[in-house]
Amino acid sequence: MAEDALTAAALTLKDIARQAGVSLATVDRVLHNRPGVRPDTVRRVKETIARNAFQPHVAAAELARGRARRFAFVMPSGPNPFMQQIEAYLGEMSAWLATRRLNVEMIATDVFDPSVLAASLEALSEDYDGVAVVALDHPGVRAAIDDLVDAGTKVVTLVSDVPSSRRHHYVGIDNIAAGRTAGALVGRLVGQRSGKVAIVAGSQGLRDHAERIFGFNQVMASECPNLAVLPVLEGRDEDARSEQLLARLFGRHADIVGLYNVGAGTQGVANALSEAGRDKQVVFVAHDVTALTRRLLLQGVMDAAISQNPGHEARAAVRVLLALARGEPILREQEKIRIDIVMRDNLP
Amino acid sequence: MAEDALTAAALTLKDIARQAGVSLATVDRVLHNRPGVRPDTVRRVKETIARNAFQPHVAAAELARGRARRFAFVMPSGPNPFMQQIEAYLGEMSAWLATRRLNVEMIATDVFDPSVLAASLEALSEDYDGVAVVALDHPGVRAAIDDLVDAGTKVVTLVSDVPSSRRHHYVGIDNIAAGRTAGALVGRLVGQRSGKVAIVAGSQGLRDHAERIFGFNQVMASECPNLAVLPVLEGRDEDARSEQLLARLFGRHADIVGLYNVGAGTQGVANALSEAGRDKQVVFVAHDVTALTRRLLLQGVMDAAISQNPGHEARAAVRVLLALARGEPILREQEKIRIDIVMRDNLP
DNA sequence: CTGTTAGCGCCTTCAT
DNA sequence: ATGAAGGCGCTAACAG
Repeated sequence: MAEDALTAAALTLKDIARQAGVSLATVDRVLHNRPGVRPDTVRRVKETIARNAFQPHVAAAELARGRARRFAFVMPSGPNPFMQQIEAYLGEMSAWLATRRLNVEMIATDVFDPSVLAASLEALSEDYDGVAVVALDHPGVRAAIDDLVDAGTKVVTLVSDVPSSRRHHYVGIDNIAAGRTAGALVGRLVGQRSGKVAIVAGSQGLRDHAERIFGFNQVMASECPNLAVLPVLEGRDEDARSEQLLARLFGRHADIVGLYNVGAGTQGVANALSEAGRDKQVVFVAHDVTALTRRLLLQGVMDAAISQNPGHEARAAVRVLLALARGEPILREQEKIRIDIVMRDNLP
Repeated sequence: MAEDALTAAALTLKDIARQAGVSLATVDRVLHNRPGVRPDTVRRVKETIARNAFQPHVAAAELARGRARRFAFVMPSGPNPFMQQIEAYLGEMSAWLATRRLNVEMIATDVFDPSVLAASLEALSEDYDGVAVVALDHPGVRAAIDDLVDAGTKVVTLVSDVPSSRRHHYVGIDNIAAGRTAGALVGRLVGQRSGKVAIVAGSQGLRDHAERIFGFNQVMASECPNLAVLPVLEGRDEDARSEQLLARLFGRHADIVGLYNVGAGTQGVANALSEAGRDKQVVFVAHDVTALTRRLLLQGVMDAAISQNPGHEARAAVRVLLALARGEPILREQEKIRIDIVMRDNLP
């Protein structure tokens, strides 16, 4: 029955101050890399901090600050169910946020119009300690993000990244791997049969959609010689349009055995499938677990959903912003968003 | 550009006290259901608290307590890689724990011997604010857990539950659903082919193994008429024994198309599969993502792993114990452990 | 450059 | 049954 404490005793700032032969305030300055301390004093203090593996008490720090922290979430204004889920989960955190004196505000904007999005971001600069943004990857947006960062605001991209910006963190999945996963599932579930595979996307101009398609095609090319991928249909994430395009495709190809819906518009895709009377023979994989995809999985119309946990994304974004604001380390493993494969029996 | 604050202004205990016409101390007593307050005073104070949706500041509370909290993790003493992963993730949290003045201690014990486990638990009673335990479902263990609960200690079962006890929370997966998921995967990946399916378990006496087998068989019976399930092999979670048993089975049945390893001993199972020269034809599903299963997935020997995220389980256990100790609500959605399907392309 | 001091909001004795 | 008062460990003015 071995015992093993994972944490050490609890020193305080005052202990460090005494040990280093300086005042409380000086230790505080060093701890936060504030100016106005002689270099060798800095060194001496840092040394005592390190030697004692001193960890300031977050609760005390938080209390002493007084001022509450403000975070903004900049989200798409449209009726996107996935985004609504994220907002709902943020809402569920309200008690948690309140007891920590954290303020989270939602700012709806047209994230698909780069200039509008950039303007929304620029407008935030002074008012927030941190910003989470579902971002379009565009030079104007990148510049706006970098301006925020320069102003000292912590910035996290959410769901959709702008890798070329200087954002502090990205909370979302690797979309190429997600596409690969979708491809592997379609390939494995189709099995020995040969035939054609259809892809419906919102637009190939969207970074995440393009990446998913790329990953999907990688797997098709390298591992599914029995499958021929048809040209991508662009349904603009709209049900009606996706349904039309797909219905026409079904009319032209009798041997479609696999179907991958990259973005939204899943209802339309499912309609086309049912109306063609092929919902049982075609392997159908789409993204995200919503009320709709849950139903389709249970009905056996959809075979698998590739999903990113919206609750996790909401909470991870808040926690990362908070850690950044406090200067705490980020638990990367905890905040990483996984690619979930959801089938009927492991529906969350 | 609509704005919508998710949190309200920040009142303090003092504000409530003034509004209710009592002193700070009385509000504090009511807030924590402490005795020594007249019933109608209680009512009046509770009302003011509710009316203002007052939320005490956790940081202030934590600071004022002074005393650090102590949690114990009672884990199996053997060299189980999955448990070692949980311990490793707890280790990674040490900085996070330290800044919150939380103490987590590991206590290794023989969790498979009910009397030893019960004794270990009883020994903890006075010393800890919370206990997380990988528990065997046995009357003696149940009693020990209930004793802890009666003593005011918060108790969380981890990975393996004791549903009949009064533990405050279970952090782990639904093993029946996990078995169903495994079954569905084997069924879907085998496809049209017909043949036999082998199951290797540690022991059918272990609750989690029995539940997984039950779920697996459910799916086989109802949805895979083309597959015949062979009697369960009991490998005691040991590589050598599992390999032997399985090798013999392969000798007797030439038409095995599916294989489900319910517990540990995956190395042995994989060996038997390779040596029989069937690793490419047999659909092989096992549990957990370890160095080994990762390799087997990449090699194409394993087709899917059913997994529970050990890092998430470690952190969820700590967070739940902390929330219980503080009397905060638990974010059920956050702490729920999902059944992950991991294939080559979504390896974490 | 460095030190002193007054809180932050809550919990906890100790009085009343 | 209730109230008053002194911290908890850190931050942020303000002095020196």
